[in-house]
Amino acid sequence: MGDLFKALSDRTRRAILDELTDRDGQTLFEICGRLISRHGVSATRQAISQHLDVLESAGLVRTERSGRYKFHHIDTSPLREIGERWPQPAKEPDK
Amino acid sequence: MGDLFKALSDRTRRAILDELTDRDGQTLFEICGRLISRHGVSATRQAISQHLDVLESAGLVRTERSGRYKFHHIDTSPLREIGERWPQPAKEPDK
DNA sequence: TTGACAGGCAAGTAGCGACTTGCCTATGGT
DNA sequence: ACCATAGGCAAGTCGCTACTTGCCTGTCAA
Repeated sequence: MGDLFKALSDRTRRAILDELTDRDGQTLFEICGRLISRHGVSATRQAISQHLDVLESAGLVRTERSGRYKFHHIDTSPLREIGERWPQPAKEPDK
Repeated sequence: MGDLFKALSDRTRRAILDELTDRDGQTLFEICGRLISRHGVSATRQAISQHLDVLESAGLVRTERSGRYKFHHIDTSPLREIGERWPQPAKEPDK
């Protein structure tokens, strides 16, 4: 089981999460293409694949295999831990 | 201006935030002592000082100088960005 | 069956980041 | 004035991590 915060500490991995937020359930090759064309991220397939492994072991991405395709789904629930660990002081209504 | 996620990616820095959550407004030396005795973190003063710089440049810590003391205050407001960037699907009541 | 496509594995490289080491500045007490 | 205390600066070391490179496995269509 990997480290949630380590997973979030990389620009490219955050771009992957952005991309999956925009369109969930993409394959590795789709993610590669859209990262380049829409996020200005240049990276090889292998690099992205490794990033996806990190995200998956942090619980931020779940995968689902179907034939020769592997679909990637974002799971934001681990992020809840962050807000719980360092609580926000209740936002004061402007007076 | 530093990187919020990079700042959170280190165990020791997260322990510092925990410590400031527990008792806000500590000096560098106080933080050093309490990290060792209460969080099992062994680190030199210089290491902690550098961590505090990272946290400050990420906006997670504000400092206030008074004489030869420098007090450190936690500021959790940058964390809000995280929840906004990757929104939680509204928690479904179990059906 | 053959080839194209989707993905996986593993070793090597290079740069960044955490930490150390040694010395310096500044404030306050006596 | 002197010294102890609180903190700062900067160069150097070392390990981790992102990325590359090269090759391999598995699926599907013709």
